[in-house]
Amino acid sequence: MHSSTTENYLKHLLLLQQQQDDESPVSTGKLATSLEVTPGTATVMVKGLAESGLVDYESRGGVRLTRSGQKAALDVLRRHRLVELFLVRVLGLDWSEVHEEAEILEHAVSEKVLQKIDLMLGKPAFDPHGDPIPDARGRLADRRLLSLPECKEGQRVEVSRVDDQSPQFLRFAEGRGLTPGASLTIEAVDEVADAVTLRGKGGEPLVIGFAAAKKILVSPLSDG
Amino acid sequence: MHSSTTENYLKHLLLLQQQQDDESPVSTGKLATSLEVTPGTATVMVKGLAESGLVDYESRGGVRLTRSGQKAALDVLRRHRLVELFLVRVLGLDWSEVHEEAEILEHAVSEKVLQKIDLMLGKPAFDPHGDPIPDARGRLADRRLLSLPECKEGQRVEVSRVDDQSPQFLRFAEGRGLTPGASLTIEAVDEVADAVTLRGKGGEPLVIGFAAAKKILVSPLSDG
DNA sequence: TCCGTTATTTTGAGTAGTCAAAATTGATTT
DNA sequence: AAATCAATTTTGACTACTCAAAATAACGGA
Repeated sequence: MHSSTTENYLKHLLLLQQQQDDESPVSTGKLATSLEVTPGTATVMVKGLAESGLVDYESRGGVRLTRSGQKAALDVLRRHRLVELFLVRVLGLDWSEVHEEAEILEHAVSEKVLQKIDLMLGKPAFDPHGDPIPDARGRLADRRLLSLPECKEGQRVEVSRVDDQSPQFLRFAEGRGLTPGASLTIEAVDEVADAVTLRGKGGEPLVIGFAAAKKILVSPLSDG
Repeated sequence: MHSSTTENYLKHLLLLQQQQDDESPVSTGKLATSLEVTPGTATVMVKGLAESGLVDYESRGGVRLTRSGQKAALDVLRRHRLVELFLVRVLGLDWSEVHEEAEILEHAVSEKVLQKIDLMLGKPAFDPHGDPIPDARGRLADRRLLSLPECKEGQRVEVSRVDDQSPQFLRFAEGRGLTPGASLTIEAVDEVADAVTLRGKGGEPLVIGFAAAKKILVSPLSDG
């Protein structure tokens, strides 16, 4: 069994890799920032992970998960996201607060408990924020999603994923009806104004900046 | 927030105190045994707990929880036992396996999550083994229970608590119908044979040794 | 090519928790 | 009172993780 610390290093590494092209190595500096430790700490730890065969690492060459490291990382991610969904669906916590809870619980739930949760939720493929949940074998459902600024004006879309774990942003999104499952019409995408205008079910138009709009990922709706 | 280690020291201390008269101090040696650490380790740690005001300690005089230590310990115990009940009732784990799970989860569940669990279970007073769950303010329901060897022959009783957390014993008890809520008639209590004979609902008599019988705690049934 | 900037690594030190083994204490026996 | 024994405490060392600060490497520009 890996320590919580090790699990966190692997998880952050996986997310950073996915954020990049998933192919090129992650710099120890990026990793350190992501984990909120000093660069030196990350370097030292990464050497240990390499010793354990969880990552490939060459001095000043960045870090990459090995196959075994990736497997372990996917397992942590699976625990994190299943726990999030469980907290929302079964315990009724708000989606804006479950990320923090899951940060701790992900290191504490056993395989046995996780299986019960998985079954109870019907082997779900996505967590409350629309992030994909790795299945028991570590496979991720993949969807080609558009971010709002990528949409065409007039397009009808459904919110599929909200890519920001901060409670503030999640509460904002919820307040505006921008939660997974909601349908929207893109009224305008204005590069110059740095803004996207939407219309939801309710009818009242909503204008949000590009930075926020980029975090809302949607699937096109076969307009009907 | 206390570390998992500290929480474990406090919890074991509380249980050892309850096991004794609850008044006299616990020796560092007993504590060490209970926690499965070496005596020296326990001594060092206890000094730290005393520094933090969680225990009273004098060299070679044993340890006792202060009021604040006791509060913290009861909180850990509450988390442990609520989690146990939750795992049995909501996730459907077997009562023989929840103790181990709770040993880890008790350090990971937040107050927020705990409150949801507490509510969902209806603010229960006892865990799956019949152990009392401290309420939110740390108060324990107290019941005067008899152990099987203390019962009179012919007495009708109800199993209220099974005082052994080992999966083996719990599976044995479950297999014999000796779970909280079951009613029994005491057929014989034989000091010399070191055995107690019972008859359950089913009718077939059951003989168990004193050591095992002491772990089964019962309430007398107003015979009707 | 040399210089300066920036990222990265190394080093020394600190905290929390642990063990093994030696030293101490207190109690018991003689 | 002295010797012995068991429990307890002290000590030195180790692991895992962390930071601060110094050393090193890499890269781009003059």
